Amino acid sequence: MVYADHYINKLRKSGLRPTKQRIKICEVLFDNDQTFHFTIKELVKIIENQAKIKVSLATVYNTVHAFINKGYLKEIPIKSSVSYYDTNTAHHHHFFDENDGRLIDINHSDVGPIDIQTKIPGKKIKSIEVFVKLEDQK
Amino acid sequence: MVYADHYINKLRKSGLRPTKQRIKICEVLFDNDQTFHFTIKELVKIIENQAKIKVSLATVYNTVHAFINKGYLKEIPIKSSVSYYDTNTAHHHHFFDENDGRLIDINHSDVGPIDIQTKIPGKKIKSIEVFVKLEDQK
DNA sequence: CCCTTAGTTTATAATAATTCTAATGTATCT
DNA sequence: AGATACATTAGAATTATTATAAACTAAGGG
Ligand SMILES: [Mn+2]
Ligand SMILES: [Mn+2]
Ligand SMILES: [Zn+2]
Ligand SMILES: [Zn+2]
Repeated sequence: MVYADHYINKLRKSGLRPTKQRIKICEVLFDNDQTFHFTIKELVKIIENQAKIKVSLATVYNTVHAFINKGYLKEIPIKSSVSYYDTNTAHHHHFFDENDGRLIDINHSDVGPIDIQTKIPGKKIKSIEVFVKLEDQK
Repeated sequence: MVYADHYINKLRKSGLRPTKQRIKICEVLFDNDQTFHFTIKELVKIIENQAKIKVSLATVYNTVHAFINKGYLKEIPIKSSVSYYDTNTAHHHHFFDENDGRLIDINHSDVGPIDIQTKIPGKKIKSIEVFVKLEDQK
């Protein structure tokens, strides 16, 4: 549990004004033991449940985008119909359980070095992400 | 270059009636030396350019979905705003050049074995895909 | 403090990809 | 040829996301 002051400072340092909407979204996103993955729809629901204040849908979108730009969230393109976001911004990988559409983190350290033997002229590797699809064990 | 008869047989064997729309889409998708990636919008454009016949947008969507179900196409979730499809259905990986939004195949054999040290109880690995983001070399 | 201003929130409209509907058309089987 | 299940189509509906523009507010200077 972190006090709102912490988020106020964090927002100010990022050049974002600490509005009550943003502070509440920070609490919802970052006041957790665990990082997690979410869609905008899910985030709106969490805010509705936890918060006394109302936050408009537009502000939820705006804030998520602002936080992505600042590096506080990552977008995970796993389904093309809806955007998934991740509060874990460390370099890591994912299981994806297609049965229930759930993403599960794989620590970077739990994946061996990845050896890519193809080169693209004029380009260099910016990041490597592994997606592991799961199915029920027979 | 393959004759239409080939696709007629392929469609029939799949339980899909060989309509002139589906045959034309087969030609556009599979009559190539190289596999490729495409969006629905791009596919519609290719069809418009190559084909004498008109194919409705609904049929393009229907056919792409039918072909995915039959395993003749794969969906590549790389952007959440639009679906990318792949005529390469072999197990392989991808570079993604964020500058121009282009996908480039990486042969399965060009990626070393991937060692995942995390286990999820009751689940087993169905597939492993690697996405490598590219940036311009300094 | 009070103003000013730039940044923010918000309701609502607009956009765009995709899916649905239901009428018309056609491949296939008898 | 006739019956029928499957397929195509135009257009409407849906849904996630973005844009708009008016009202609101945090921040900084006086
Ligand atoms: Mn993640
Ligand atoms: Mn591919
Ligand atoms: Zn994650
Ligand atoms: Zn590919």
